Amino acid sequence: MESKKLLQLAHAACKERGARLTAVREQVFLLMAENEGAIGAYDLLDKLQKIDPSAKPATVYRALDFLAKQGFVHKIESINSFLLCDHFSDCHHPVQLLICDNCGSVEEIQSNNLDLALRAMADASGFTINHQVVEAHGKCQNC
Amino acid sequence: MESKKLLQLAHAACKERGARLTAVREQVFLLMAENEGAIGAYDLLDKLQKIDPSAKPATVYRALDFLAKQGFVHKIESINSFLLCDHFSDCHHPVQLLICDNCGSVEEIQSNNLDLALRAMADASGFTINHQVVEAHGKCQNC
DNA sequence: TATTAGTCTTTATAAAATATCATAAATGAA
DNA sequence: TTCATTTATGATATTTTATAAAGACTAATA
Ligand SMILES: [Zn+2]
Ligand SMILES: [Zn+2]
Ligand SMILES: [Zn+2]
Ligand SMILES: [Zn+2]
Repeated sequence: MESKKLLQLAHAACKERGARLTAVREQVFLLMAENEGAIGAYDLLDKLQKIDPSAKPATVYRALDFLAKQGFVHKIESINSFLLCDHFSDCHHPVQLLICDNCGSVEEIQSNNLDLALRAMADASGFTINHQVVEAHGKCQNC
Repeated sequence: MESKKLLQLAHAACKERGARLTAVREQVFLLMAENEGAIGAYDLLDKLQKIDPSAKPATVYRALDFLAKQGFVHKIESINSFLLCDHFSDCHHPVQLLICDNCGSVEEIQSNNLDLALRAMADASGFTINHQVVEAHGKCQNC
């Protein structure tokens, strides 16, 4: 199972960083890993409640917060959902997404030029970037 | 008054396009134009209700939808707020924003390189972009 | 073991956005 | 003008998304 391998990687990364990948967080990580593509917090909660019926919105949001801080998960601002990172070994990379409005698929891309162009513009305005949201909407190859 | 001039431009643009800038829409446009920086839908509703106490959330959201479609207003996905466009004569330009997390100021920038880099990456994946969300968070020059 | 920082549970609420359906206004064709 | 069609609004309710607050618990460490 792919998701088990990912979980191992996550455990290793957390150990290295002294971060605590607790049972709830692990469970949410697995659900994210098993899920194809992006998922909303409340849909994720539904899945979690099948395993732990006492789970509440805060349970999921806290776990997602943690996973996002570790760089395992990205929040997609424009569709209020969450996505397992394609390459979370490199934990704080700039996030650039292609979101198909037809089929809902999300592809994570990596363009240095894009990052550089954005930083160049920011510099020109004396602006220091901490975090960037780059989400392109449109139609994917399959659609 | 700057906002009155902007309103005239908006009226002209709508006339040209056969779009109906109705009383509510005009009022919301003016409130946006008079407002410094970005504003949330419900804060805008508060302002609107001082003029028209019967205004409801849907009133504001519908007006904002219209204004956004005309390119007069941009939605900022990462902070759930709205901003009058800096240069709405060019109505469907790519939107690129620098958002200060300290003082809340938002600067609209225009980088062709950024747009090109994003399109290049999308092309490489066979993806066709309809709409792009580019929002950089960090610290502005003043902060 | 005692301290401490972090995490979890629960309950409640806030914030953001949309659905629905009835009514009204504008537009365009006859 | 009149009628039909489209478009916009008003009003009510609800859905969806996200956070606050307070106390109990847990793991790490010293
Ligand atoms: Zn990633
Ligand atoms: Zn698609
Ligand atoms: Zn603009
Ligand atoms: Zn600032």
